[in-house]
Amino acid sequence: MQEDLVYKALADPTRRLMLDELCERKEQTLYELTARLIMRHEVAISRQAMAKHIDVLEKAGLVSSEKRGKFRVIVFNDEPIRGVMNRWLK
Amino acid sequence: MQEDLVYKALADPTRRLMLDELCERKEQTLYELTARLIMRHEVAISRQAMAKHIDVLEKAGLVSSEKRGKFRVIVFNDEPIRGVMNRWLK
DNA sequence: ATTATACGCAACCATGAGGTTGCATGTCAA
DNA sequence: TTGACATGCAACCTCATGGTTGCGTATAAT
Repeated sequence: MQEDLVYKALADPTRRLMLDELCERKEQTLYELTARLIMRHEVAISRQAMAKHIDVLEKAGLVSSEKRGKFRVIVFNDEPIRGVMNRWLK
Repeated sequence: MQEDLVYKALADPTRRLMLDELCERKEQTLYELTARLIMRHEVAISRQAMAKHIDVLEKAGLVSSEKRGKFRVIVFNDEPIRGVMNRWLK
């Protein structure tokens, strides 16, 4: 796991909202997730921007994605967060 | 506490090293801290750049600083990290 | 008193990150 | 098969960030 990628992925507020949504509903389509962010969190964002965020999250290991037919299904993974957050706590 | 500032502060590798050092030795001068990063972590960085990082950490509440004579003493504070890291863990 | 030290401040620079636009591709439904 | 739909890809733009340089200031040491 690349620690740096995890911290950088968490640095963006939109990506944190995406993780919130995925944490609540483990599997979601890129399209679903985009719709939910716009509707429930009043975020103004395009699908393409969302796709980029997914890429960042995926490279950090915070998310895995799989192609099912014409959909890209995204799954949340909290493991990297567990590994990273106790660094300065005793 | 501004959550966003905490995540953003943790996104930089140099700042994370600074926290490592401060975690190990609670009180340090800007000068000491700079020297330690250069010596022990082989980081090439100027004092001014370090001062900027301290500002970022301080605004995030991860560090507090105090002027003692001609020194600026920096103190680590892990409280914001505790408050922020359990967001996606159940 | 004078010099060295530790630091603050401000301007400047280069790079990367988040975002948009436009178009191509693959899949599903009618 | 044809059209709608969900997504991929690439170029481009803007702005924040990390960094440097140069200079000024207050404290400490000789």
